[in-house]
Amino acid sequence: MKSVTLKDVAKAAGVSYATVSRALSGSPQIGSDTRERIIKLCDEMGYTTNYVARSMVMKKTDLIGLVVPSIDNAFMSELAYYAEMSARSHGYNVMLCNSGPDLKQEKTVVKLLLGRQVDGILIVPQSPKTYENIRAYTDQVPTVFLSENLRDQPQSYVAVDNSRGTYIGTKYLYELGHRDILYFGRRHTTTHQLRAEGYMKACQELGLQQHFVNSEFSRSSIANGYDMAKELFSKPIDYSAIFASTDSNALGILKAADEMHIDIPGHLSLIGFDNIPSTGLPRIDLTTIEQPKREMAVQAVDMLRDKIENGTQGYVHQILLPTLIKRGTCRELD
Amino acid sequence: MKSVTLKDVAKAAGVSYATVSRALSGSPQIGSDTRERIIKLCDEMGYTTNYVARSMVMKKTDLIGLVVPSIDNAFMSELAYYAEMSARSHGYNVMLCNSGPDLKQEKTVVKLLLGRQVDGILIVPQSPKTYENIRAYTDQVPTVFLSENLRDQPQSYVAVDNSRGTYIGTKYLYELGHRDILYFGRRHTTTHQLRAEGYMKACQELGLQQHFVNSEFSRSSIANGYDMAKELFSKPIDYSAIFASTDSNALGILKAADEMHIDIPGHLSLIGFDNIPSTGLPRIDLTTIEQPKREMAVQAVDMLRDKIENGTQGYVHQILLPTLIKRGTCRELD
DNA sequence: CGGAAAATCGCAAACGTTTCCGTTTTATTT
DNA sequence: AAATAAAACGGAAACGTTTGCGATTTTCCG
Repeated sequence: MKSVTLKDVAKAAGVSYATVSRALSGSPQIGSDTRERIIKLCDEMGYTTNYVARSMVMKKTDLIGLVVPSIDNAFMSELAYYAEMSARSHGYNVMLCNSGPDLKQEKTVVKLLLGRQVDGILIVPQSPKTYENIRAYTDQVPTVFLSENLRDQPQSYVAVDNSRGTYIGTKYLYELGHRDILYFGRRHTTTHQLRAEGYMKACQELGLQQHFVNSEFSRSSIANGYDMAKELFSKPIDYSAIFASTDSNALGILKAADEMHIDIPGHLSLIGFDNIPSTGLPRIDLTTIEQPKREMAVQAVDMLRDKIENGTQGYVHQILLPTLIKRGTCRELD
Repeated sequence: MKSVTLKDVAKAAGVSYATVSRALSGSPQIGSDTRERIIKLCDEMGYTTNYVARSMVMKKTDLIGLVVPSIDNAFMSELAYYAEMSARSHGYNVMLCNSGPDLKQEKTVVKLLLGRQVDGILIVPQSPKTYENIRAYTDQVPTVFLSENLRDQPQSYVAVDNSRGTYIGTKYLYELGHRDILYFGRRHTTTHQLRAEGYMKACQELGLQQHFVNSEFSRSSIANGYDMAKELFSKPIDYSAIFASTDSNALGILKAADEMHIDIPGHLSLIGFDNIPSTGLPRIDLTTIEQPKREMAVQAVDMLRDKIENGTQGYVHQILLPTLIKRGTCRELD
């Protein structure tokens, strides 16, 4: 369990450990012959530089903290995958923290990450309150928010153009012949507010009447969508399509519809938002709006690296374009 | 960006920084009055202990490395979720690394983790070769393998009783009246070898003939199962049920069956393995064998903590029990 | 061949903690 | 009240690295 240090290889090589350090770091002020000899020796002795000692003097850990409500979520785990890959390719390692459902834990992990001296923090907020919640720390360490719109907040973030997503989705339904489209979702976050707005804008342009179903539930899950849809379908159906604000909700709707023998897409078209992996499954085949997760993650770490390495102040709002994924739950009306 | 150190609050409190350190760590050799005064002061000044400096002297980072082939995978992200939560509740943070598809990268990240001085490593292997691949490092740092059986290898791991999983699944199909059950899957890892064995054992006990479909594909994905099933269904079907060695494969089979108008469960029953979240989705509703992911993750970090904190040598193989999840893809034969 | 510039390399400080050990102060006992 | 024990605190080393600066050696040119 005892690892070999610089001092050890210095002794073995008969030089000072400063020389070894310089040889490894490629300093020009070292003879190329001794350098090769030292490098070979390091390899033989199995030396790996101690990053915590290194971080201590460099005042830089090459560590970024990744905070997600729960990695156990298809959308976030995909973001995390690309974020970690991209970060590592640039020499950073990521510390993963689940912030869970409550703000207290979110604050706790951010504090923890600060103690760990991370160079930056990438956070997908668990609620719109996150911004206030961790405000005290965001000026102590470079931070970028991921996937959630902050609108006018003085914080850097990358997110998709949510408004545009629902806009193009609504337009698509219109082109399919739908004239009565129900918007199914909440507006508890800026993101969801924007999604609702995109739908409203499209309706206005196209001269469509707007139908809404809101919910007071605190989580947008399958179970949630199911419960809401059950109630919804017990009343007369005066619309031919549903725009669900999240894929999870759409999946819940699908379940309720199946149980109540409402044929999707036969009698009712359905479109979701997010393009989570499940939507592409056989028998599901849900038409939806894709968030470019890979691009989002990569841009976010690029943004963070810029803050870290160039000390870039200020903030930037990076808005990416969503795309329509046509699948099997939307039918052309005749 | 400049954080406050021990020295700073020591100066402000008019004591030595040794005293501050002791006050924070709850050392008994400090006056309760000065302790309170110092703690209050730390709070006011916003002091947080620098973990990298602390790690340096303590020779312990309270960090565990989590290596997964790709966090972008429902099964692994669920494991990761519970592992991180459990680890943090015991004072550890986790560094996440995707090892990707190739062994070289897996070795690279493990080496990296060692440089980071992690106290232990939790790894879900990407292939049976992983053991050999990182053997050089596993005696330098406590390591436990997760989710993959290593059989007789001198390494600690926690995994499900894969053999038992297929055994009970096969028995269940038998009780439903099925007499010709096709086993669909590979045996490229010990885990999958064991799954095949469980099926074989059940068949022997029940006096059933064994049917196999193997594959030479290197990844067990939906697409893979789909391709294999397409070919399979083009030939005469002389079995009434399929046991897919993974849920992913089962999903691929489902897709192929739908396309070729083979009714599941009407004409063919299907059972999977893993109980990944997608299987519980509406319209999918796949009968499967559950791996207790939460328990696996928690046990794995407990095991790792034991090695770290008590210096436990040797190795332990922790085998957990799988359970049958009855859903809608298996029909009782009349 | 002498001397100066260039090329190598070593010394030691610094990073922010924890903890051993010694010193000072306070409390207790005789 | 003096001696002794206990309690409270400070000094300083140590963890393993990077790097500025000085010291030493080599090289090179006139």
